[in-house]
Amino acid sequence: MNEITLKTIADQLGLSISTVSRALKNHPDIKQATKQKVVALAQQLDYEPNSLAAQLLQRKSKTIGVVVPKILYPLYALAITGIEDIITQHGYQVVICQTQESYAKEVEQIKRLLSFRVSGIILSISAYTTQYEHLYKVIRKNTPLVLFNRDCQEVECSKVLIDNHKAAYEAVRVFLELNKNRIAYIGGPTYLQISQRRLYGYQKALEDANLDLNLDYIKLVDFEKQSIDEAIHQLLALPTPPNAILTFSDQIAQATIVVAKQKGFSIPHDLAVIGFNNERADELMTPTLSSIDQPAYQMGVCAAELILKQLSSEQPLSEQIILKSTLIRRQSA
Amino acid sequence: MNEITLKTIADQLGLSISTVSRALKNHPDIKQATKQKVVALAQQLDYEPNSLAAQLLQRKSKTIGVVVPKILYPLYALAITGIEDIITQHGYQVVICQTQESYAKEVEQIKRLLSFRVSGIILSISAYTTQYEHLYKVIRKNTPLVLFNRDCQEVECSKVLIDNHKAAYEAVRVFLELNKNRIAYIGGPTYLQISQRRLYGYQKALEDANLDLNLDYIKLVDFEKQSIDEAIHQLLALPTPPNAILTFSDQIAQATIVVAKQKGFSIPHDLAVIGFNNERADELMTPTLSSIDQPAYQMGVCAAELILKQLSSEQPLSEQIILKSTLIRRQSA
DNA sequence: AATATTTCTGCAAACCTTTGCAAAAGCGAT
DNA sequence: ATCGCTTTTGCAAAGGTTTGCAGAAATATT
Repeated sequence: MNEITLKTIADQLGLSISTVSRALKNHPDIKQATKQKVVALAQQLDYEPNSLAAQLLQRKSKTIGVVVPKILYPLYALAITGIEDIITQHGYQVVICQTQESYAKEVEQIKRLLSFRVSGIILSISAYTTQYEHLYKVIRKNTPLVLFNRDCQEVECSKVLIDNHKAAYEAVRVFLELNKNRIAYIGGPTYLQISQRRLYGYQKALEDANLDLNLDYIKLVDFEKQSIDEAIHQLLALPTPPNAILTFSDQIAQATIVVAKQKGFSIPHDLAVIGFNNERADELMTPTLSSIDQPAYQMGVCAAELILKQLSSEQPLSEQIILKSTLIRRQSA
Repeated sequence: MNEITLKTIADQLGLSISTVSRALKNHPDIKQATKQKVVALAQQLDYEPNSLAAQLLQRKSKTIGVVVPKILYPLYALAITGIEDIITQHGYQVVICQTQESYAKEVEQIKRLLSFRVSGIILSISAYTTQYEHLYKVIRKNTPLVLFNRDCQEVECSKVLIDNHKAAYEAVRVFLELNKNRIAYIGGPTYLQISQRRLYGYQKALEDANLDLNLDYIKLVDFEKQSIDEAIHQLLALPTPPNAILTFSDQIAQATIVVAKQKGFSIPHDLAVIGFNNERADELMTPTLSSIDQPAYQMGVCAAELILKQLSSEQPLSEQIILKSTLIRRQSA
């Protein structure tokens, strides 16, 4: 079976390709009768326009590439929905890519999007991305770029972020109000700048409360289960274990609660816990988990709006939107 | 800034376009010295091949479209990862699309993939899809199609499914072993065939145990929170409420447990619960939730393999793979 | 030095669509 | 019939790449 093209239709009706093209696009120049004939035959033949050809000709694809670490993380799944809702309203399409937190895959996906000549790229960098040449390239090619959720100061472009410093600061404040004085932090990889930012917020809050920084109370983990468990065990096995823990993610916070309960800690009495992300499971656990809610959908919406703004502007913009997170207090703190 | 093309490089080096093309592809016909010059300049200019043009010419895109209801559902996020792992190993790319359970969006996404001339489509239909013309069109166009997770008997193509009938049957058997005799089922929309299949499994198990079918104990819901809560309340408010509930998803099961606990039911003593999907939250709840684990990643792997098989075969195949689910027993049953 | 052989490069067509411009067709008025 | 006008259609170029084949250049053979 051969590909059905405009030519197939044109030949069969004794028309020219251009007439058929215009007829299908409902161009006013074409006679009604002709249009009807063309449309009818197109339908009968299952004609589907070849957008590769169209996009090649128009040198733009009306497509926005979205690159995230893992769609399995609800934050990204929600953000993508926000992006899609806005983007499609404006006649663009979305291509979703995941990097599985791999730098190599990130480079590859970006390359692929560029070679598809997408109109713009919305990206949340992988945890292991420490070189940015692939992003500089995007910018050099004048392809609009918006970073979201995970910051990267080395790259100048529009960004949508959460007030991570403040969020961590406030979480520590909550612990202090509960008279917790041995506050620990389990953070993500150091080269992840939002992890740093939360760490600073944590440190600042301690400092402002005139508490000494205890380095034993700071653990940095990657996102593997093993590394998380190790950190939790180390903390809880300290001669003077913490009586409050702020964690980089709910996943870590949940694991912390499970382990702490096993070890006989009473929560929040012996140990208070606050996580990040406000996942659905937080409400279901016993005790329920306090967590910092990040406006994931809204982040997607903003990122999409920034990309659209940039698409309709001539010079490159680099606007920054900082969204507010909300500490949801539940039983664990 | 103009687009950098092969011509840009060719002109600058005094070569022809074809030589440059071959040089970049490391074609053996091209002299080493030439290759080096070309590659160097390409790099310097940030040349990125235009895959629209390449794919147009070769009439195939080496791309597989994947369409799922929502990537927010962990089952789909995991399945997609399985698909990607296999597909990319074979030099193909994946385009992810979600339909948000909307029939209209499903039609649109399929159309978009066809117009992109993807090599194949892997699909899990939306809960509200009851017409299949868009899928017949895919088949008519000889585009390989694989359905997964959600069946659709009206469409003949390769499929990867779970043994839903058996899974539900076995869950009811567990209830029976616990001497539960008032077993309810909260299912998904009727037009979702896997929901039907689970219902039949449930009914068959009751029948085989010589228990009468009580229609009050069967509720069908859509996936909205409101409809789920309504069903749960109705069941628990019955004069003789059930003492065991099988639900279509863990989300429903979790909500059931929360409500039941509020109403003073002791679980599993007064009410046993089994859900579907084995989500991460199941282990964190109190009581922990028994659930039927579906091999999501494996489903993706199989779907990918079926698509690849079909891509390398001439005639259309319609192979069916039924994967085994596993009932994970926890406290709730 | 001329021929045969190998190595390397270029021409041109093809993929399918869109669109400016020219040309044809239709038609009413003279 | 002829002109002028409007309506409708077709021509051809452009977009960037790949690839079979022919041709040029370089090298080897006589």
